[in-house]
Amino acid sequence: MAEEMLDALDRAGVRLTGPRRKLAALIERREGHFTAADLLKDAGRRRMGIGRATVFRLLELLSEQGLVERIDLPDGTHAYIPCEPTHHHHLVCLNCGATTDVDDCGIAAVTREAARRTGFKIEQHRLELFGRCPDCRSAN
Amino acid sequence: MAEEMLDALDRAGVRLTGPRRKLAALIERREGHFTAADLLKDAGRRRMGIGRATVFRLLELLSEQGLVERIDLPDGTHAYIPCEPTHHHHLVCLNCGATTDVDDCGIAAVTREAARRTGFKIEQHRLELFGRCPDCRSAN
DNA sequence: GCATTATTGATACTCGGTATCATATGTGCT
DNA sequence: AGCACATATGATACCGAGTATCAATAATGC
Repeated sequence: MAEEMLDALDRAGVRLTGPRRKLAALIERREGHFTAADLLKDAGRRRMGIGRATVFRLLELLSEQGLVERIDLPDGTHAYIPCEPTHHHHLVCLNCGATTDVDDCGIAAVTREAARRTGFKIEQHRLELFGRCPDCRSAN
Repeated sequence: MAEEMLDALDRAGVRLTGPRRKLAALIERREGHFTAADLLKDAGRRRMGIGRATVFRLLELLSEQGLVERIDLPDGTHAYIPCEPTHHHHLVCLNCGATTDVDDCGIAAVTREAARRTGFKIEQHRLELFGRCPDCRSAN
């Protein structure tokens, strides 16, 4: 997956620098969602000497390429999650933070209906689902 | 609508203070979504001498009562919108900022389907729709 | 290998939001 | 109407996420 990110960066025409490689590897090791601060801490713990700004810059790049997405947790904070660069939605476990992608499973009908009722022309939507993943359900 | 807010605050058992009344009136005058900074500016322009913290505190209260909701705009910033205290979703005009509420128009089916596919137990969801309101569509 | 240009990390900054705390003000009681 | 007392207030300082700046560094094309 780190490979995937690096490929995408390459395709985007940016340089494959040391810090970017290292950060991609760190993101790969993470499970579920993480914050910029988490990544920075990971890097710090390994004495990688990676600057704050660099982390945010990479996250922005990856986000432009659709390899990472910024989501808003129910508590109002936001986090990043690695994902496929196609349109989809996220399912986030409120207990362990695990995330899964879900592709369009009927939203189109919903937006069409909302458009019909309100007269709006709907151009974008955001759907986030929160709950308990299978592991946390049974673990409990 | 300011009345509605004040009633709700009363019901919540908090005091109906001057600043709260004034802010409720300011919120009433706003159309579409607004930020805490907008409100603060409104208050400042009228020399109301209302503190920053008070604005945030009221927004939090109203939000607990469901009379205002914090949403995440596509550009990543967030805004507040006044709304009914029932479960619903928002439709936000990307041009003028107008908002409309839309009640559940088929999401239940979507979450059920997502749950079935992933094994998650879905407990919350957030759906935000963005587009152009009727006025902005025709004005353009 | 070298020149060029993108990228980096340090630092300072902005902005939304929160904590603190002495002062002011609603509210319930009489 | 007046009082006591808890709650709310505004000033200020603070916090954390993210951005701007800029001189120093490193990846790429030749």
